[in-house]
Amino acid sequence: MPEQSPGSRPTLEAVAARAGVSRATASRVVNGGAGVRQPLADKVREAVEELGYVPNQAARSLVTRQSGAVAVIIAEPEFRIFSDPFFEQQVRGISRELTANDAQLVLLWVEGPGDYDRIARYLGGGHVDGALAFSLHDDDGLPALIRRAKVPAVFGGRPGAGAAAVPYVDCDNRGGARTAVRHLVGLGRERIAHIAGPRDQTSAIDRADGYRDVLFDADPALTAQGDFTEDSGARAMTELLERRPDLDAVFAANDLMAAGALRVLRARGRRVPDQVAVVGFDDMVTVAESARPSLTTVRQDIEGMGRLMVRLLTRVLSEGGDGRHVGAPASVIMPTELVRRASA
Amino acid sequence: MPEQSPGSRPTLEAVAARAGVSRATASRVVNGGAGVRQPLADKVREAVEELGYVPNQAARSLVTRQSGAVAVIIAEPEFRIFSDPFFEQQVRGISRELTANDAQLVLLWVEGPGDYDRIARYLGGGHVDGALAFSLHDDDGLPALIRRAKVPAVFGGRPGAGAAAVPYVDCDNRGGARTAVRHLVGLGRERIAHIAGPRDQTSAIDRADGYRDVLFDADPALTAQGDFTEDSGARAMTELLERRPDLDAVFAANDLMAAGALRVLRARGRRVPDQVAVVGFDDMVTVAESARPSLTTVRQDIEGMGRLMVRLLTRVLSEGGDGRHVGAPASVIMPTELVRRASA
DNA sequence: CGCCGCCGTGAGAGCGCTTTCATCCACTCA
DNA sequence: TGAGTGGATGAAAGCGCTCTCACGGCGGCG
Repeated sequence: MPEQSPGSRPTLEAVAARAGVSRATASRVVNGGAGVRQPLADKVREAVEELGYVPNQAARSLVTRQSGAVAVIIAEPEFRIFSDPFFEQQVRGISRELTANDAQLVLLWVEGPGDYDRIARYLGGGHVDGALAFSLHDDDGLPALIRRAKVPAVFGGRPGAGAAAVPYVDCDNRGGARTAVRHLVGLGRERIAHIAGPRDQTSAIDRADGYRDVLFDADPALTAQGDFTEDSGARAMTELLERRPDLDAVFAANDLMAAGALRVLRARGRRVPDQVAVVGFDDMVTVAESARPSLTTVRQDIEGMGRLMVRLLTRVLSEGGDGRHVGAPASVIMPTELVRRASA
Repeated sequence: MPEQSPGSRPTLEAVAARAGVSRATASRVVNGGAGVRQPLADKVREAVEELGYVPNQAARSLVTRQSGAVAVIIAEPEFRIFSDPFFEQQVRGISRELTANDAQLVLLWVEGPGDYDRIARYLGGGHVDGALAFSLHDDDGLPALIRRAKVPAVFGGRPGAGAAAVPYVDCDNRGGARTAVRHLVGLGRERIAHIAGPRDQTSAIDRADGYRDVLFDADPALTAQGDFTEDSGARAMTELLERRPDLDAVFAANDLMAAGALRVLRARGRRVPDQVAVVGFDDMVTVAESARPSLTTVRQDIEGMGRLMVRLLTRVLSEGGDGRHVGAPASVIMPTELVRRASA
């Protein structure tokens, strides 16, 4: 069935020969066909079809100096980053958009600072055209690493203040938090508590800022610290009830902590939302919908953020050439949306 | 700081010139240095160091016809495959082993049968040296797809019976199940129930087979069907208690279902393990350790399975040349281990 | 002492592609 | 009618690397 000896795929040369044109023309057609007359172009396309020609990416990369691949860098200070449903959606968005652009996704798993060298070398080696990275912690060395490697990159989530200025895509954590708190205010709540996320994650910081934007004079005792886990949410809730038994609403920095809070409120016999209204953040469907009562929360388009990361990177790539033009890279903040369910 | 004009990385030519040798010799050193005399080799290595030389993979691929990359194919019939902690560990193992082999991980996300064409073309295009895939369902088209693309591949998990014969890595589901059940027998239990997983997943089938290996004459009423979710485990447990209120042990096909069963047993006032002993499968730490009582279960080395997939693929690649030699590919079954905790 | 063989090295071909540059043709305009 | 124009095409030069092959020098053996 193969026209060639087994193992050897047809080359552009073969296509050109079959179509009766030069390699140059065949190449032009394969790459869009600009400047080739219709009948010739058709002949070439036909030959491509018949031979089942697929361009050799290596040869192409060699001359264009573009790999057609993008690295997705996963730093994993914590254990369970990868299996975060969040992350999954984001990577899916990235994957889809990359596919739409005929680019490949190379997964780079950073196993800690000791691994930075390897990653830097790889990135610097021109194996990928750009990188997409996720920065979760303030002290993450990733932004610096990527800057050093001089690879065009886009971050998912706003890197910490200490980090180098890099373009990123994030959702409007602060604005979303404001919406959530305003919603509670609109419900007539007057003693609105906040369960904050880890102090070293920008998303948590921004959400807390949003809370304070609306309730700038809130009693500090109305804020408790959590770490984005359900248990920490429960602990924080317990603490809050002790400090301010009169609270009538809680805005938790994520759904998991909101679920923990809900558990404690139920155990203490506080009716939700009658006595205490609860709002979460993220709209993690599995958590928010199965919570009792179902959770009012702030939704973000996570897959969309992934796609946007790719688009932004694509733009940086086409603009800056090979990373030489380091103009002010525009970051993108995506809007959020309040999803009303039963808890508030 | 760069010795070249910005953007142009040093070539092997430059290294050779600096070391005062020919390109051929430089190449030999870079690729292991066999057949080059010590002093010369040292000079070359020095030049590499000084210039910060990194081989151009595209050029190398062009001549060696090897990409140095391996595709990891994720078919996602269900929604949440990727965020399965299981999967995460396996991919981590793969990533680590690939890194150790200086190979890259290209992530291919299959968006359903409509996407098969694209994947087949990609795989057939010689962009990767081999593929690692995960087959979860009996009717999965992936094995056939990969066979058609003629790419050396290794599967994670035994593909269904309908699938083409492909090498795979799996844990000893059947043997692990036997161990679990024998453990219950050893505890003196006489009416041991089984909560089975989905009928179309080979792992679930094998575990059920293991149960029957030991208890070949068990009452069919002692087996209930679940789907690997916690809720299904709870439902199955309820059913079992209705059918055989006298049961004194349960072997669930995974930890999640065991947790569901535990919940129901507690609600019904059955003491675990006194009245009913429970054993799970997988040793998903977050589930098994936080269950009340903590879960006795069967552990598998998931990361190890990932690494093994890579090793197996590497072997296939080095043996079979470019997939021409399609000898009987040996699959690997990894041992399991019973982890005793409180529930049995 | 001379020949053979082997090891270490360098010259150079060529992997498959893109892209410049020259060429050629069909027109248009003076 | 002939020079000028511009677009379509082909020839060929590499991109950076590996690897074959030829070559030269050296040691061992007859």
